[in-house]
Amino acid sequence: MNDSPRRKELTRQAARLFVREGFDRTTVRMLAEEMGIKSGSLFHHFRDKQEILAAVIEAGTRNAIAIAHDALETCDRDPEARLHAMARAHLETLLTDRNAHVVALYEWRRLDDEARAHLAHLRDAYEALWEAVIDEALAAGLIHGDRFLVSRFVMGALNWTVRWYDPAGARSPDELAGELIGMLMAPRG
Amino acid sequence: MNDSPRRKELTRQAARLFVREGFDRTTVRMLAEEMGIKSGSLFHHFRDKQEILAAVIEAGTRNAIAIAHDALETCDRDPEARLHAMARAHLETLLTDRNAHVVALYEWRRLDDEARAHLAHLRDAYEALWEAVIDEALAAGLIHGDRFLVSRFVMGALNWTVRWYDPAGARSPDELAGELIGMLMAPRG
DNA sequence: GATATAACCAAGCAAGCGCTAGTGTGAATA
DNA sequence: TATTCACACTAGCGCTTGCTTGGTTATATC
Repeated sequence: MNDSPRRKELTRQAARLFVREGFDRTTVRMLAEEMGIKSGSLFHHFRDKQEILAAVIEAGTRNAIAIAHDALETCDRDPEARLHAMARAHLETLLTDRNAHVVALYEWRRLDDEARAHLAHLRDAYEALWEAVIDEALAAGLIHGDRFLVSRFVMGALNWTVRWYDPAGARSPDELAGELIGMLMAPRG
Repeated sequence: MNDSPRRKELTRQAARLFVREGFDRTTVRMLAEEMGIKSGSLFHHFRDKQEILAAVIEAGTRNAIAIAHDALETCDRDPEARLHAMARAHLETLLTDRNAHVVALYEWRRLDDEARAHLAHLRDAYEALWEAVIDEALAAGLIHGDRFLVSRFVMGALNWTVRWYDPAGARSPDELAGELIGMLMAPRG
């Protein structure tokens, strides 16, 4: 529809509600109240309720890609540093944009076909970053196993962090990233 | 409410619908039609819609615990065999009871407080099996890393398999289990 | 053959749903 | 000054929701 700052803020607030209540249980009246407007006014900013969901997921995925991209550009070239940078970046998006990621994981199926196809491309672009870095680590002998399986395994472990990782807890994203990839690597020395 | 065979069968069918449509989008009329009865009759078997969800998740978790228990009792005593047995058992419940597990993962938040507390105990019992086996493997030096993190990492990777693992595909649960734990272990030889 | 019980049905209520139509308003643009 | 535009409002339509009610039927038990 458009890209106004107002819409961005509304999207952020919608994400919070979608996490708290789930997409289907979140009514347009609840969304409107959270946003401080009446339910009818919502449809000035979004075509329908589905479009709000798509906007939430799109914002989250773009954020993840941007952070991962930055991390890869500023880190060392060796495979371990690149793995570490990707893992840390992933945990950092959970910190800065947790709601959107939870929504993406749990409410993906509620997207209509068109939005799903569009967003699948974005998500694939993010996973491609991971797969490239995993390929390098495999080639360097840093980790071992089947390419496809390592990638699923790592994505699973990382996505699962939304269930238990507390950014305010004992471990920083940087520390946690180190421990996670250390687990996969052959013992040093 | 009760434990009749009829109710068990209805629970199984409800699980399929919950996976296909999601809990909130599945209406009592859809459930009834799938079961070959009228919507009013549903409430003879279940107090309300929430209770159907709880029944689905409870059945799935009990199945997972039973299979894991059997696997541990019939396998060798060494830590690698026990890790392998647990991973294979997990993938086998995905094969025999996939719908219930998908529902447990995606619709957990839709449970009311009472059911959630009850089922959390069951789920903890399952995870405790895993944690014991992981502890043994750590103590034996088979894998390395922080106890808490290894356990979350492994649970994440395994639960994520519902998104991509195709039991009819190229890899049997046994093979896949081997590859997954091989990834975590220090290279042999 | 009377009684109990589990399983089902038809009909519908009260509440809530996504969304639309039509209108008002203050600020920017011509 | 006249027009446009973004943004918000009120009111409510048409439909679906989970669940209840009051009653019927098949099967088993005494």
